[in-house]
Amino acid sequence: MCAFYLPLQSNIFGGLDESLLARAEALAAVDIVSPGKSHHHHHPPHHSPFKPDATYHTMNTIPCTSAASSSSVPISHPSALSGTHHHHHHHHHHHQPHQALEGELLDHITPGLALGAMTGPDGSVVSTPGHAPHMASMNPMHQAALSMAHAHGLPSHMGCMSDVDADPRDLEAFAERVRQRRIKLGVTQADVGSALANLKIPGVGSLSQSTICRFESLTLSHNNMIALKPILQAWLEEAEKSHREKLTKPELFNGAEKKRKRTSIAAPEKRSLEAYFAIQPRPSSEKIAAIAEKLDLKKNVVRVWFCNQRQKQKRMKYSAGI
DNA sequence: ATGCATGAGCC
DNA sequence: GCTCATGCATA
Repeated sequence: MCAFYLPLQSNIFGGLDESLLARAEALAAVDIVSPGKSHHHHHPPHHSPFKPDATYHTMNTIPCTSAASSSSVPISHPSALSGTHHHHHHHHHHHQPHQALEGELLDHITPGLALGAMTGPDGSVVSTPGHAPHMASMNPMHQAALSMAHAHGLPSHMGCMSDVDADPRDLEAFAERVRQRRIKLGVTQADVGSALANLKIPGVGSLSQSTICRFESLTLSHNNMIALKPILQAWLEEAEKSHREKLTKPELFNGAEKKRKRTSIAAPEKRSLEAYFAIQPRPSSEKIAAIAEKLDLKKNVVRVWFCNQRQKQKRMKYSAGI
């Protein structure tokens, strides 16, 4: 929908230069109406006149708010791919706006590094997320048990099927089931999240409303979906049982004083960032710093924005066409 | 429902 | 410093 053309200029090196940034911003200036929703004039609640970052990480010096911090007892990760082989790296490549142009720009922007970003290198990058994060003090079963989870085509007929099938289609159906059952049972996503802790599944604590929401809407990575499915399935069963028994446990977690502030990046800045991202999804530290300065944002904010942007690209939904 | 952030683990 | 799974805060 948008065709760009950039008169690439010469120089640029040593990190970044105004020209490139200016170009990106120029691009950003062009209004790109997204297909889903036409764009409305929205301006964030507060575009700080001076510093768009109203983020005071309220460095809560609180040592630990009992349950709050401890609740971070996530589940172990399946991360299907270690020993054997990963069979699913068909992922996305859903964006290639203007290759030629990108090449040029990239060439300029990174004189020494030929980062193809999306084309070549990308392929090699995907399908290697295998690691088990968050397990602060978890059980010793790291990523072994749940590893391989390929349903080779036969979903069932064994008495004890674990259910770790990785079909996006099944996942989609399952997610929908969870949502419908949840609503039917009259519980919120947050309820589900906290209820998970009651399942007493080793290594499984509670999850946030966010995560439940993302699971239902399939806006999680494939691996993440796979990892969470069994847990949500367990909840489903438990919830229905409880419902039958008319038993409801009052679940709750404490409310400590945590006041993290969320930075709100104003629309113009955001558009610029998106433009930069289209050109170079993985800017170097120097570039990030430059962009940050240019947009008058904190460098870390910019860095995190890029990280999140990359992560977003990898989410499920219509990413892989099985 | 999502945006920005944190943190573990890997490099 | 990046990726990933997650979460708090918010629109």
